[in-house]
Amino acid sequence: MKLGNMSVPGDCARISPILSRVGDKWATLVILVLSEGPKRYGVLRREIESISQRMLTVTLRALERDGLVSRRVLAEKNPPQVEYSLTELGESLIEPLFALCQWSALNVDEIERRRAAHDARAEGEEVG
Amino acid sequence: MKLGNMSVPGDCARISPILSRVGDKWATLVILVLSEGPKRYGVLRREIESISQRMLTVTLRALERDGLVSRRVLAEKNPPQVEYSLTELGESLIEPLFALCQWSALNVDEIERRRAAHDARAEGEEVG
DNA sequence: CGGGATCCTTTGCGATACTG
DNA sequence: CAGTATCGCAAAGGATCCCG
Repeated sequence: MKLGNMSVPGDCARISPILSRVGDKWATLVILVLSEGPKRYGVLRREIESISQRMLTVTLRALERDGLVSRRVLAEKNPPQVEYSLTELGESLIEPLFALCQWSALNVDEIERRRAAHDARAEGEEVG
Repeated sequence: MKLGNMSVPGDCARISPILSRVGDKWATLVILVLSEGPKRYGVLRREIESISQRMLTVTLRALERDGLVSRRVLAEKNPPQVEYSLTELGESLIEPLFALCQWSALNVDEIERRRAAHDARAEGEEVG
């Protein structure tokens, strides 16, 4: 495999930490939701129903640290308002991320079928 | 966001488990390495240096279960030989996965710079 | 060689409570 | 509203030993 001047497995040590970030379930979801535009903390929390407030904060901090997301304080005092948005770097990620999501959306049924079939087969072998 | 007839966050509950699989660090690396062609267990282990034999086995089983990888026993007896390869479904994944890797390869330096800058700033605030 | 089984440490993450 | 801090369980994953 060639990735520019990189190769797998040669430099997979270098890109795998980035893939960990990009591949992180919560980070992915946050980026996807923010691809619709800037959103406030509470909105993010409500739109990603399954996320806990702890993980949302942790994820946002990590994404901010990597320069993928930026944080703006709209109102310092009560009620405080904080808005999150994608940076340019973050926006450059949404295209390849969308591609992956589209693949997922397209193949989720197929994968679930295969999984069920595989499990059924395995159970049959147990008995026989 | 629109993904065919899906939307985030509406159906993110359905695609996020798939993203978990696809985004999984080990699974991703295995698929990338297998994109070069069928490989035997030991070869995979050597090419993905950082992986433990336990995680390689676990990952291969999971990918096989989802129908992304197929397992062929070449020689039953000693020494046993087992070959792993991508299924068609698995191969259909490498294009979007490559795109993501290329993004990673392209932006790993930038991200590391931003991370370092962010950490330096945070340390300065601690003191000041 | 290609694993399976077991142990044990580390990490992820939810729940809860508190704050400006 | 937008977090921070702490606790504690459950899952991830490395190390090691064993086997056909």
